[in-house]
Amino acid sequence: MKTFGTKIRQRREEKNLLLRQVAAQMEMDTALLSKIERGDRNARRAQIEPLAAILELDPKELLTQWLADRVYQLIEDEDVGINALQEAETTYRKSQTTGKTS
Amino acid sequence: MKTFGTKIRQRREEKNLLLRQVAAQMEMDTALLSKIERGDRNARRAQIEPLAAILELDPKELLTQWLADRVYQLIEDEDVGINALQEAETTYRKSQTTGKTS
DNA sequence: GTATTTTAGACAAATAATGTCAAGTCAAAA
DNA sequence: TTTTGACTTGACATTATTTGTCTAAAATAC
Repeated sequence: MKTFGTKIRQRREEKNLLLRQVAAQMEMDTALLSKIERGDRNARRAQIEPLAAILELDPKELLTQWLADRVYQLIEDEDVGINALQEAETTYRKSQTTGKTS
Repeated sequence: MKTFGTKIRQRREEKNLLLRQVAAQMEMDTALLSKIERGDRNARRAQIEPLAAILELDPKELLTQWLADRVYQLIEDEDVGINALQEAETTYRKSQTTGKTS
Protein backbone atom coordinates (compact mmCIF):
# COMPACT_ATOMS: atom_id res chain seq x y z
CA MET A 1 0.00 0.00 0.00
CA LYS A 2 0.95 3.57 -0.58
CA THR A 3 2.02 6.12 1.92
CA PHE A 4 -0.31 8.92 2.90
CA GLY A 5 1.56 11.61 1.00
CA THR A 6 1.87 9.55 -2.12
CA LYS A 7 -1.80 8.76 -2.04
CA ILE A 8 -2.97 12.34 -1.82
CA ARG A 9 -0.53 13.53 -4.42
CA GLN A 10 -1.64 10.90 -6.84
CA ARG A 11 -5.23 11.74 -6.30
CA ARG A 12 -4.64 15.46 -6.65
CA GLU A 13 -2.95 14.87 -9.97
CA GLU A 14 -5.76 12.63 -11.14
CA LYS A 15 -8.12 15.47 -10.43
CA ASN A 16 -5.83 17.96 -12.15
CA LEU A 17 -5.58 20.23 -9.22
CA LEU A 18 -2.64 22.41 -8.35
CA LEU A 19 -1.08 22.44 -4.90
CA ARG A 20 -2.16 26.03 -4.68
CA GLN A 21 -5.78 25.15 -5.29
CA VAL A 22 -5.97 22.40 -2.76
CA ALA A 23 -3.96 24.39 -0.27
CA ALA A 24 -6.33 27.32 -0.62
CA GLN A 25 -9.33 25.15 0.11
CA MET A 26 -7.55 23.72 3.09
CA GLU A 27 -6.53 27.20 4.19
CA MET A 28 -2.93 26.16 4.36
CA ASP A 29 0.28 27.29 2.76
CA THR A 30 1.20 25.69 -0.54
CA ALA A 31 4.66 24.91 0.74
CA LEU A 32 3.23 22.99 3.63
CA LEU A 33 0.99 20.89 1.47
CA SER A 34 3.93 20.14 -0.74
CA LYS A 35 5.86 18.92 2.25
CA ILE A 36 2.97 16.79 3.39
CA GLU A 37 2.68 15.17 0.00
CA ARG A 38 6.37 14.45 0.02
CA GLY A 39 6.24 12.94 3.48
CA ASP A 40 8.34 15.70 4.91
CA ARG A 41 5.63 16.75 7.33
CA ASN A 42 2.56 15.14 8.73
CA ALA A 43 -0.89 16.51 8.23
CA ARG A 44 -2.81 17.08 11.40
CA ARG A 45 -5.56 14.79 12.46
CA ALA A 46 -8.16 17.48 11.86
CA GLN A 47 -7.01 17.99 8.30
CA ILE A 48 -7.77 14.47 7.15
CA GLU A 49 -11.50 14.77 6.61
CA PRO A 50 -11.40 18.11 4.77
CA LEU A 51 -8.66 16.75 2.58
CA ALA A 52 -10.60 13.59 1.83
CA ALA A 53 -13.59 15.72 0.91
CA ILE A 54 -11.61 17.95 -1.45
CA LEU A 55 -9.96 15.02 -3.13
CA GLU A 56 -13.05 12.83 -3.02
CA LEU A 57 -11.32 10.06 -1.20
CA ASP A 58 -12.84 7.75 1.36
CA PRO A 59 -12.16 9.47 4.68
CA LYS A 60 -11.77 6.26 6.62
CA GLU A 61 -9.23 4.90 4.21
CA LEU A 62 -7.32 8.12 4.22
CA LEU A 63 -7.38 8.23 7.99
CA THR A 64 -6.16 4.66 8.14
CA GLN A 65 -3.24 5.51 5.94
CA TRP A 66 -2.43 8.60 7.94
CA LEU A 67 -2.53 6.67 11.20
CA ALA A 68 -0.49 3.85 9.74
CA ASP A 69 2.20 6.33 8.75
CA ARG A 70 2.32 7.73 12.25
CA VAL A 71 2.47 4.33 13.86
CA TYR A 72 5.23 3.36 11.52
CA GLN A 73 7.21 6.50 12.31
CA LEU A 74 7.05 5.56 15.95
CA ILE A 75 8.59 2.15 15.55
CA GLU A 76 10.68 2.42 12.43
CA ASP A 77 14.06 2.58 14.05
CA GLU A 78 13.39 0.15 16.87
CA ASP A 79 14.21 -3.46 16.36
CA VAL A 80 11.40 -4.59 18.63
CA GLY A 81 8.90 -2.79 16.44
CA ILE A 82 6.94 -5.87 15.46
CA ASN A 83 6.60 -7.03 19.02
CA ALA A 84 5.32 -3.65 20.08
CA LEU A 85 2.79 -3.64 17.26
CA GLN A 86 1.51 -7.02 18.22
CA GLU A 87 1.25 -6.06 21.81
CA ALA A 88 -0.61 -2.90 20.90
CA GLU A 89 -2.95 -4.88 18.71
CA THR A 90 -3.87 -7.20 21.54
CA THR A 91 -4.59 -4.28 23.80
CA TYR A 92 -6.62 -2.56 21.14
CA ARG A 93 -8.72 -5.63 20.41
CA LYS A 94 -9.47 -6.03 24.07
CA SER A 95 -10.54 -2.43 24.39
CA GLN A 96 -12.86 -2.90 21.43
CA THR A 97 -14.66 -5.92 22.82
CA THR A 98 -15.04 -4.41 26.25
CA GLY A 99 -16.21 -1.16 24.74
CA LYS A 100 -13.79 0.81 26.81
CA THR A 101 -13.81 4.53 26.32
CA SER A 102 -10.81 5.54 28.37
CA MET B 1 0.28 -8.35 28.99
CA LYS B 2 0.76 -5.53 31.42
CA THR B 3 1.12 -1.89 30.70
CA PHE B 4 4.50 -0.20 31.01
CA GLY B 5 3.67 1.64 34.19
CA THR B 6 2.15 -1.37 35.86
CA LYS B 7 5.16 -3.43 34.97
CA ILE B 8 7.71 -1.10 36.48
CA ARG B 9 5.65 -0.49 39.55
CA GLN B 10 5.27 -4.18 40.16
CA ARG B 11 8.94 -4.76 39.71
CA ARG B 12 9.88 -1.88 41.97
CA GLU B 13 7.71 -3.33 44.69
CA GLU B 14 9.19 -6.78 44.22
CA LYS B 15 12.55 -5.24 44.79
CA ASN B 16 11.28 -3.31 47.78
CA LEU B 17 12.38 0.01 46.48
CA LEU B 18 10.73 3.31 47.20
CA LEU B 19 9.73 5.73 44.48
CA ARG B 20 12.19 8.11 45.99
CA GLN B 21 15.05 5.67 45.63
CA VAL B 22 14.41 4.79 42.04
CA ALA B 23 13.71 8.39 41.16
CA ALA B 24 17.01 9.45 42.69
CA GLN B 25 18.92 6.94 40.61
CA MET B 26 17.09 8.12 37.53
CA GLU B 27 17.75 11.72 38.50
CA MET B 28 14.10 12.52 38.23
CA ASP B 29 11.46 13.89 40.51
CA THR B 30 9.56 11.40 42.61
CA ALA B 31 6.28 12.89 41.49
CA LEU B 32 7.13 12.29 37.88
CA LEU B 33 8.04 8.69 38.43
CA SER B 34 4.79 8.23 40.27
CA LYS B 35 2.91 9.61 37.29
CA ILE B 36 4.80 7.36 34.94
CA GLU B 37 4.00 4.30 36.98
CA ARG B 38 0.37 5.26 37.01
CA GLY B 39 0.31 5.82 33.28
CA ASP B 40 -0.29 9.50 33.70
CA ARG B 41 2.85 10.41 31.85
CA ASN B 42 5.15 8.64 29.47
CA ALA B 43 8.76 8.00 30.23
CA ARG B 44 11.15 9.24 27.59
CA ARG B 45 12.81 6.91 25.20
CA ALA B 46 16.19 7.58 26.79
CA GLN B 47 14.91 6.63 30.22
CA ILE B 48 14.01 3.08 29.34
CA GLU B 49 17.44 1.49 29.52
CA PRO B 50 18.49 3.15 32.79
CA LEU B 51 15.20 2.13 34.29
CA ALA B 52 15.57 -1.44 33.10
CA ALA B 53 19.01 -1.51 34.64
CA ILE B 54 17.86 -0.21 38.01
CA LEU B 55 14.96 -2.60 38.15
CA GLU B 56 16.88 -5.47 36.60
CA LEU B 57 14.41 -5.96 33.82
CA ASP B 58 15.16 -7.04 30.29
CA PRO B 59 15.66 -3.78 28.41
CA LYS B 60 14.21 -5.07 25.16
CA GLU B 61 11.08 -6.27 26.83
CA LEU B 62 10.66 -3.03 28.66
CA LEU B 63 11.21 -1.08 25.50
CA THR B 64 8.67 -3.21 23.71
CA GLN B 65 6.11 -2.48 26.36
CA TRP B 66 6.88 1.21 26.28
CA LEU B 67 6.57 1.34 22.51
CA ALA B 68 3.39 -0.70 22.58
CA ASP B 69 1.86 1.78 24.98
CA ARG B 70 2.74 4.66 22.71
CA VAL B 71 1.40 2.94 19.63
CA TYR B 72 -1.76 2.16 21.47
CA GLN B 73 -2.18 5.76 22.60
CA LEU B 74 -1.99 6.80 18.99
CA ILE B 75 -4.84 4.62 17.81
CA GLU B 76 -6.98 4.12 20.86
CA ASP B 77 -9.79 6.42 19.94
CA GLU B 78 -9.86 5.72 16.25
CA ASP B 79 -12.12 3.04 14.95
CA VAL B 80 -9.78 2.17 12.12
CA GLY B 81 -7.02 1.40 14.59
CA ILE B 82 -6.64 -2.22 13.66
CA ASN B 83 -6.38 -1.46 9.98
CA ALA B 84 -3.73 1.13 10.62
CA LEU B 85 -1.75 -1.31 12.76
CA GLN B 86 -1.85 -3.93 10.09
CA GLU B 87 -0.83 -1.49 7.46
CA ALA B 88 2.05 -0.30 9.61
CA GLU B 89 3.11 -3.87 10.22
CA THR B 90 3.31 -4.59 6.53
CA THR B 91 5.42 -1.51 5.97
CA TYR B 92 7.65 -2.39 8.88
CA ARG B 93 8.23 -5.93 7.70
CA LYS B 94 9.16 -4.69 4.28
CA SER B 95 11.64 -2.22 5.69
CA GLN B 96 13.20 -5.01 7.74
CA THR B 97 13.78 -7.36 4.81
CA THR B 98 15.14 -4.63 2.59
CA GLY B 99 17.33 -3.36 5.38
CA LYS B 100 16.17 0.16 4.88
CA THR B 101 17.66 2.73 7.20
CA SER B 102 15.57 5.79 6.32
C1' DG C 1 13.20 32.26 -22.98
C1' DT C 2 9.54 33.44 -19.46
C1' DA C 3 5.36 31.79 -16.67
C1' DT C 4 3.95 28.92 -13.37
C1' DT C 5 4.36 25.31 -10.20
C1' DT C 6 6.71 23.00 -6.87
C1' DT C 7 10.42 22.55 -3.46
C1' DA C 8 13.88 23.82 0.13
C1' DG C 9 15.46 25.98 4.04
C1' DA C 10 15.52 29.20 7.73
C1' DC C 11 12.81 30.99 10.93
C1' DA C 12 8.46 32.02 13.87
C1' DA C 13 4.48 30.58 16.20
C1' DA C 14 1.83 27.27 18.32
C1' DT C 15 1.25 23.09 20.72
C1' DA C 16 2.49 19.31 23.35
C1' DA C 17 5.49 16.89 26.44
C1' DT C 18 8.21 16.82 30.39
C1' DG C 19 9.66 18.40 34.80
C1' DT C 20 9.05 20.87 39.36
C1' DC C 21 6.98 22.36 43.42
C1' DA C 22 3.79 22.63 47.20
C1' DA C 23 0.08 20.92 49.24
C1' DG C 24 -2.82 16.99 49.67
C1' DT C 25 -4.32 12.02 50.87
C1' DC C 26 -3.68 7.72 52.97
C1' DA C 27 -1.94 4.02 55.92
C1' DA C 28 0.57 2.46 59.67
C1' DA C 29 3.25 3.37 63.80
C1' DA C 30 3.83 5.63 67.77
C1' DT D 1 -5.18 10.81 67.63
C1' DT D 2 -1.05 12.75 66.21
C1' DT D 3 2.92 12.00 63.66
C1' DT D 4 5.48 10.11 60.04
C1' DG D 5 6.62 8.45 55.60
C1' DA D 6 5.16 7.18 50.97
C1' DC D 7 2.76 8.37 47.38
C1' DT D 8 -0.41 11.41 44.56
C1' DT D 9 -2.42 15.54 42.58
C1' DG D 10 -2.76 19.77 40.29
C1' DA D 11 -0.99 24.11 38.83
C1' DC D 12 2.62 25.98 36.80
C1' DA D 13 7.36 26.48 34.38
C1' DT D 14 10.41 24.77 31.15
C1' DT D 15 11.80 22.53 27.16
C1' DA D 16 11.08 20.09 22.99
C1' DT D 17 8.55 19.05 19.02
C1' DT D 18 5.40 20.19 15.54
C1' DT D 19 3.23 23.07 12.47
C1' DG D 20 3.11 27.09 9.70
C1' DT D 21 5.17 31.08 6.99
C1' DC D 22 8.13 33.46 4.05
C1' DT D 23 11.62 33.95 0.46
C1' DA D 24 14.18 32.36 -2.95
C1' DA D 25 15.65 28.61 -5.76
C1' DA D 26 14.59 24.47 -8.86
C1' DA D 27 11.95 22.24 -11.95
C1' DT D 28 8.41 22.02 -15.37
C1' DA D 29 5.37 23.74 -18.80
C1' DC D 30 4.32 27.06 -22.35
